Amino acid sequence: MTQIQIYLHDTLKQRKIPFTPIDKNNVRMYVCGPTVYDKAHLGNAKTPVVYDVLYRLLCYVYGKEHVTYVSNITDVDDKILNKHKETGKSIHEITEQTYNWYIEDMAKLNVLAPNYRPRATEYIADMIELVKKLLANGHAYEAEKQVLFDVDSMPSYGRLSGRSMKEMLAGARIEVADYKKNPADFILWKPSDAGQPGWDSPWGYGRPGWHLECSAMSSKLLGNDFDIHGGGSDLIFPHHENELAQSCGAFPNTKFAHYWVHTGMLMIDGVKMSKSLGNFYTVEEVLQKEPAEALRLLFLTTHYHQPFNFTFEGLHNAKAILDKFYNALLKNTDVPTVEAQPNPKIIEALADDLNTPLALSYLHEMVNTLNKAENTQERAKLKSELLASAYMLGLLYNNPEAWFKGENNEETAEIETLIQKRADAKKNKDWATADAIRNILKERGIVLEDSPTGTTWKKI
RNA sequence: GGCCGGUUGGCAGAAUGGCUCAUGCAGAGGAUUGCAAAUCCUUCUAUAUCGGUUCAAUUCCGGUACCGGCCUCCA
Repeated sequence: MTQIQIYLHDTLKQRKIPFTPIDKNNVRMYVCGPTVYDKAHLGNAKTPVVYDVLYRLLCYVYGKEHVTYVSNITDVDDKILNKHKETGKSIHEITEQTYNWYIEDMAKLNVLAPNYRPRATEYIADMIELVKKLLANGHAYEAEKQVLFDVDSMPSYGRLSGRSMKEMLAGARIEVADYKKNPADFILWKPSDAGQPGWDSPWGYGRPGWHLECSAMSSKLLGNDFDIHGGGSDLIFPHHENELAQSCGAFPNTKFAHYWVHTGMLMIDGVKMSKSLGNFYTVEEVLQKEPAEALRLLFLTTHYHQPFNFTFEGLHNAKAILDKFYNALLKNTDVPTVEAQPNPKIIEALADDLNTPLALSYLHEMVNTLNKAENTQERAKLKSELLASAYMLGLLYNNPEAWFKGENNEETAEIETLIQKRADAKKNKDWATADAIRNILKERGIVLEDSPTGTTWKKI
């Protein structure tokens, strides 16, 4: 089989380029995960869904056993510390609970587990080593019990975010600490007070700066050079810029990530999601309205690189699309699945910088074709291809019957009884009773569908 | 203020130097149905604006307007 050529938009080169892995037998991707201090919001969910599709594509093209996907968990951070001060809960309790919520959300959204979900606190020793290397290589200095990265020692600093030192100074809104050689210098290690999380280090009891963990963990798990580094576009500066500087400083003659991929920000009704605007939604809240798969589909209807505008109308629309897809599957429940490959057009669309909207349009085509198919053999083929294709997007993972009926057995029994009563009425051409039952159920959000073989029902 | 990205039909959202600008939702009409639902068929509506390059631009280049992001913690 000829290798499929993947194209990705690289932030460093600022254009779409062909993707060539360092080692096609071990394609390596690192994606910045959440800081575990609160329930995941919609933005926290969108990014992993996007990289999940990329992961699925990489696995398809290079083979699952030839892909290593790392997504970190930041469990040491001042936001966690603040949460601890606010709530009185222990740091451990906060991070464990938030981590578990996150994993649950990811599972609901059908995000495949990465090969590694490393936690920052498990790699402190590696971070300390990294700081030592940076000091030894002349890229860092100590000041006021802190260790700082010396950006002037790295002439290429600023190239990822496409900004020069001068620009950064012009735009700086923060007060510059006077112990910094350059205002852009950032913290590698800082001291902790007795009650704060900390570790012993050559620079005293303290904790790492935010950016350090990703440099340390990617190096440890993927090597100093690896293929793809991803995250939200808000991380380009300063986070990724700083990671890049640290890693290249610590490991001279390496490139760190060879491809930088960033996802567009999520907005709510056209404006940035923020707590102060009152348009802040957690994944949990949104999933009370519609199933997780609808949210997943919705995320994929916009190209990942574009800003994504979330609306509840859009979410509802996504649910309606899935209803259509599951309708097609429901009608073919008795049709066996056969060995099938995903639609090549969908692979092609995804390989072209993850064009999920185009891929979804082909999914629609396939569903339409399936709905029109006559014989069972043809249907089996089409259904199987549809499922294989949907898998690439992580969609259609629910049972079609459960999708429409839910799992409430008591309710199911009650509905079935009413349907039987209505069937009797229909037999006697008692249309008034038949319609009355239809209306009773309709008010409860249950739609009846008559067919030559009997009546089925759905929740809408 | 600096840097970056965007502006396609009622809405969502792809693609493309030229032939009818995909797909979905919504709308209209029809088939089917006891009624309905689902499905199928047909169908209306768009490339922000002003210039330039070109035989030809929505697509390339430049200006303008508007929107968003980043410059500070952020997926």
